[in-house]
Amino acid sequence: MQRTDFGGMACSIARTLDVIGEPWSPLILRDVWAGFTRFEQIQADLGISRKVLTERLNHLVERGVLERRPYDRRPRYEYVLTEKGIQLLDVLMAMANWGDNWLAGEAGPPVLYRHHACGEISKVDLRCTHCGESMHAGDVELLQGPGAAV
Amino acid sequence: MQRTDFGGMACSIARTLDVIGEPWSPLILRDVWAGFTRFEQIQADLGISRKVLTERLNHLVERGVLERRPYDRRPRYEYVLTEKGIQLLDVLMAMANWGDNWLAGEAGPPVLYRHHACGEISKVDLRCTHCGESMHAGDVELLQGPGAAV
DNA sequence: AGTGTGAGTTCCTTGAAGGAACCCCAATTG
DNA sequence: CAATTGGGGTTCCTTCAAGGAACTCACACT
Repeated sequence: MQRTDFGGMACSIARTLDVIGEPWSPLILRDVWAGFTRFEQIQADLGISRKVLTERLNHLVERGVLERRPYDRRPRYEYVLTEKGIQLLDVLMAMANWGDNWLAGEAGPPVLYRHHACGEISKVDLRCTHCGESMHAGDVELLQGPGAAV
Repeated sequence: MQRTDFGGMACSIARTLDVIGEPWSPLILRDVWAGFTRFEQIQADLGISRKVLTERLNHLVERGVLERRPYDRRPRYEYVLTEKGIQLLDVLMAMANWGDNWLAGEAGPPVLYRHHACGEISKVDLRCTHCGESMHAGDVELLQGPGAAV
């Protein structure tokens, strides 16, 4: 329900949750990524209430993650990812990766990812942009940044 | 509120949301990561309702992401990350990274990350585990996996 | 004029989040 | 040994969000 406002916290995780932390939001982005870009398509694919879908789409557009644009002379609209939204898909890929590793069970992962660059079916790993080595939660020290609360 | 059950969907993102998709859950994991491992500490740090914190902690323990263990002869408990939970922090790092890039504003990021391996303050990037090159949402083709719905 | 369709709105019901007060247990203190 | 303290929760009530079905609107096609 999240009545508490996460957007005002001095924490990038909380602020990100303010954008995609509500129920359904990540799945809506997944759908747009997968090519379900219209209201009816997303509603049918997810089985989400139309009221909630309207709210979520408006919120994602307000936050600059999606863009609403007409595709017909009739009042018809589709939702497309902005650059900000495309980069947000990294979070979804990390989620998908973890779900594949820990929740897929006997049946195996529901979706596979073929990397265009090498042509292989592969997974993602977090790497340091500086040295290129693996960089996970245990490999870093947290320091106060310039935008830290006083 | 999420009365819809995401856990049963043939989608690793939805299944991951079934574990950490409820309000507060990612922030609770962040706190445990940052060293706030006891009920009172987390409650005070987040300002979350005690009732909801109890529910969330129980849920995370049930899903094997946290472990509840005594640290005193009195009935005192702390919550620690399991291996499954540690790997889930990748998702939080991706969120923090995106928030730093798009939501930090003038003040700059609230937290910086120093990579132990190279000693530099750095960011994370998604790379292909196979070839090591950058691998984002636009760099992959989605294929049906063995666990796909029929 | 009548029909169809995409894209929403309205309205009612159910149930989750907020929040304050209360409870339990074991160790310490007087 | 009674009283106190403090961590770790429950209980209960209020408020507001999610589910879901029905309804509306704007434009194009027949």
